Amino acid sequence: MASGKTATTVSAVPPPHAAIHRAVLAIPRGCVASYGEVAARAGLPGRARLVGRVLAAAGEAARLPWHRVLRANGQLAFPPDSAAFREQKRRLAAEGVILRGTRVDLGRHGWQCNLDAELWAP
DNA sequence: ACCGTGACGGTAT
DNA sequence: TATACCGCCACGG
Repeated sequence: MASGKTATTVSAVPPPHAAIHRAVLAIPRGCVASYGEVAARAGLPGRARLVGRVLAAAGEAARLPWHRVLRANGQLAFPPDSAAFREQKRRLAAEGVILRGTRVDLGRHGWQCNLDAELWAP
């Protein structure tokens, strides 16, 4: 580092948001994943909150399947009376993911649910 | 620089 | 199953 710039160690870690985008894109259609799962899969264990921030910052223009990301307990992360909540619920329903009460059945729609469906299918 | 907030999560009660 | 607590950390005031 010739110039007196802040060294920052040459190898710098890959931008967190990039890995997160990749992890979200990897969630199969009709399936869901928790913020924590996405974080872990992005190589950022324990950074669930960051996933939320990144998704919010990404916005619609990013074309990410953000609706497939929910809380670890199966609930949507938005207030039930918010527009965002309704939109997410609508998008999930369009993929066959329905809310059982206030939450999604993770056992049925969890990560890689398509594989499970294949095992159970006739 | 301190502090509250939040698209969260794991554990204990 | 539901609450309570605490850890986490980027941001904004």
